[in-house]
Amino acid sequence: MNASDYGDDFFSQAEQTADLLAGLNPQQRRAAEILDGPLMILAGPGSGKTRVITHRVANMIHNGIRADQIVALTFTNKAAEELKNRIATLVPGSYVWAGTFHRFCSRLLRQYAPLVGLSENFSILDMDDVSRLLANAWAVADIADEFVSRNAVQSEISRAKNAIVTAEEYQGRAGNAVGKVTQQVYPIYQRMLLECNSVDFDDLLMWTAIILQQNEELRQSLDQRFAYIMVDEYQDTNLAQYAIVRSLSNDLPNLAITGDPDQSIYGWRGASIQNILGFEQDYPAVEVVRLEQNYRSTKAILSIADHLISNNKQRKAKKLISDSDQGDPVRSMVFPSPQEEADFIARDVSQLIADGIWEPKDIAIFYRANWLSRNLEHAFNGLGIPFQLVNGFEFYQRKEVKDLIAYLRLLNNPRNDLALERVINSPSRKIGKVTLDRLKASASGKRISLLEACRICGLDGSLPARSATSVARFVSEIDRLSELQTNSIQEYLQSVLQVTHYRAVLVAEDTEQAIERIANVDELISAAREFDNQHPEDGGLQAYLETAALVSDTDKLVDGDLSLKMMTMHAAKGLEFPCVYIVGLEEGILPHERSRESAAQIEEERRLFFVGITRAERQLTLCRCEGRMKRGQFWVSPPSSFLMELPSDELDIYDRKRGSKQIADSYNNDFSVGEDWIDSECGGATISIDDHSSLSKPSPKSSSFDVQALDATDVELDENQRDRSPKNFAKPTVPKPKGKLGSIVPKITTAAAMFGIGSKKGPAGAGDGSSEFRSGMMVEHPEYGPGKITSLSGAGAKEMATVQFYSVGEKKFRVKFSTLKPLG
DNA sequence: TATTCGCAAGTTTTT
DNA sequence: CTTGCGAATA
Repeated sequence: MNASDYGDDFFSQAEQTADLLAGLNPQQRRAAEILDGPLMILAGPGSGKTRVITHRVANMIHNGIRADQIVALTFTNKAAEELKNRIATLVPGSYVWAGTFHRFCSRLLRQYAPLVGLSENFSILDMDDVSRLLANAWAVADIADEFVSRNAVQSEISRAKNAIVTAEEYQGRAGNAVGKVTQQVYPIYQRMLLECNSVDFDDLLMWTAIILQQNEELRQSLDQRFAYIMVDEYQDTNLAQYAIVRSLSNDLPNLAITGDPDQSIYGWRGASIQNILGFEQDYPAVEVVRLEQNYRSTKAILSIADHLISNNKQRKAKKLISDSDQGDPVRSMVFPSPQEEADFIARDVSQLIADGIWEPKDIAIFYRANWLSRNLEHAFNGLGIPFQLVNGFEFYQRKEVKDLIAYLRLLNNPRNDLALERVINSPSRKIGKVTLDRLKASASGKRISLLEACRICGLDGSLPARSATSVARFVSEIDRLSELQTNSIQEYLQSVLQVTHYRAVLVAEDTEQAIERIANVDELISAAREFDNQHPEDGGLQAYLETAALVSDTDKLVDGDLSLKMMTMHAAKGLEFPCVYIVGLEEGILPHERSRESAAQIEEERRLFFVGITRAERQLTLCRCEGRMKRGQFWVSPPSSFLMELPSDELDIYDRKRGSKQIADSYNNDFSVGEDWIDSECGGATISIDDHSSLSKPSPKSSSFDVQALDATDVELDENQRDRSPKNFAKPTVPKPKGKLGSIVPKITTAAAMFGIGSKKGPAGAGDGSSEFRSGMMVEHPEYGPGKITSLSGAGAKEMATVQFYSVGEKKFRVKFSTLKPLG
């Protein structure tokens, strides 16, 4: 049914629709008008995708489609919340189900759990439980291979499940050690999961897909029931999700997907970019709408993004069009160490805030991995800038929070042995490893749950009397708690605290840590109260536990939170901020060390960077360090190869002058960079600062300023700032290289070595003459710094290399006589 | 037999 | 720099 089906109320309907869609551009409008049949919306970053989806849903409802026939599957709960709210604003009183795939599957699976051997009160294990259970399975399987890591097997199992390969079906590839071990462990692990009536994250998808595959009648009825399905971020769906969506959109193929292949960043989790690239083959009748108009970023930012992503081969060419102004050029900065990087950003940010340019909430900092936030936290704390870390598990990862939730899980699902294991001795009941092992042995011998084993341990002599008494006390506490009849989570938690004396024990401890834990317990309780308020009817233990299990980082972002945000680029997907900093743009971090194996992985890293860049609305600063501490030592980091793919003439480059005598000498001596800075007067050092223009015509004449170490932009931005923040005068926290650093980092003789890359061979061309260069290779030039070989031609003495430099753009060299060095 | 202390090893991204 | 495991001690 759509607007062209003239009904009695045609006029009013048409008017309403016109009204509703009035604010959309032609493409957006078209997408919102197609209600039936398969639809693919290719939406570039900032193209108003959410706006289109919400208006489309509103349009559906205006056209008489029942809200309960519509399902919107999103990637995060936050995205789902936003959809729901905005739809509710457009169509007051409507209720459209929106949620993550995992939540949707969890809901379905609860209804049909017996079909796969579960009961409806199954638990969803967190990552911690999963690795403990896997360790158990590992022990049972008695794995002898010490070269295969548990992590490798864990992700192999995960990959199998994402591809709907069950434990029975799984076959490791011949000659693959991980596969071989997985084949042994996976079935045991899976059996254990069933025994404790639990699923892991991947099971939610896999079981749902299997149920739909194996029960045609059920599939048909669900296909009818969910007549209209929308999938957001389709480029990040994996095979299991794909199978689920297809099963539910077969008889009624009213399936709308939105996505952007350039933002596919979950390949490592089994997402298949093929799902979106092949959508047109799946549904030949598909209507394709492209949203290419960007409403978010300045031209300067978009151009950077565009240059970067055009280096990917596996993509559908797409332009980002913008009507916005040019905006400030994107800054590219380099710092000696992460401490200085963080210091600079903290001061830069406080300046922006002091000048009233941005508020803290307008600013975000992105990085590749969570640990990269440490120095930033430090620096921000030092300047008293409010920030929020958006790595959301953190709270649920805390021991006390996990303990309390584990109690609830055990109450909800008495067969959850992992939850029992977690709580049986916290607070301490003097039940240790030996006792627990005996209980486990008893349980597996009798094929009963751990709780049952606990219950009978006093009778069957499986434990000495003293331990049995402790265990009996534990059982009676659990029994008392299970008698509780309430829907209020707050009440549940408080009962747990009371019956187990959990809080009393903490209070008695009276240490700083205990006080913090009590605070966390209180926070959990107020969160529970909040949950109780929001779910007066449909709540209950199970709903709460499900929520607790399926929260994600970004879900914790509250509208109206005024602090600055720090998060990974993965977490940043779907968000936008006026002012963005991306840190740690170094080879090995972005692209990540472990992505270097394949071109496909490198492309995914590039897309990740693309996602990061395109979050920025007005200002973007790209930062990297020349080195960082690793396992107690200072390691030099080369710049990310991605930086060299950006148009240097469009960037504002703040860089240490290459080839500057002083700097080069200090490198040459003993790699005593840190010493140099620390020893200089008031922590200062001689750094030369060059903007791009002087960099591009390198002259030996150095334009040095005596400025504080790393404080490159003080000169540029604000001379007074140093006076305002006393911290600036503190010694820079450059790690002081200790002892025999020189023996670890090779003697520095070339610019390549400056970046810490081994210079085992002599200068290129002076050696054996055979070329060690290949196209695409990272290289280093003493004068121009790092670069990337874009092409090679000729051979022998005539071999020419074209190199794209980060600093000065493209240069050509006779390979044989050049001073180019391989990098990496 | 539980707890505590010390040493060693290991660090992507997330539902 | 943190977590996890193993040995020593109470």
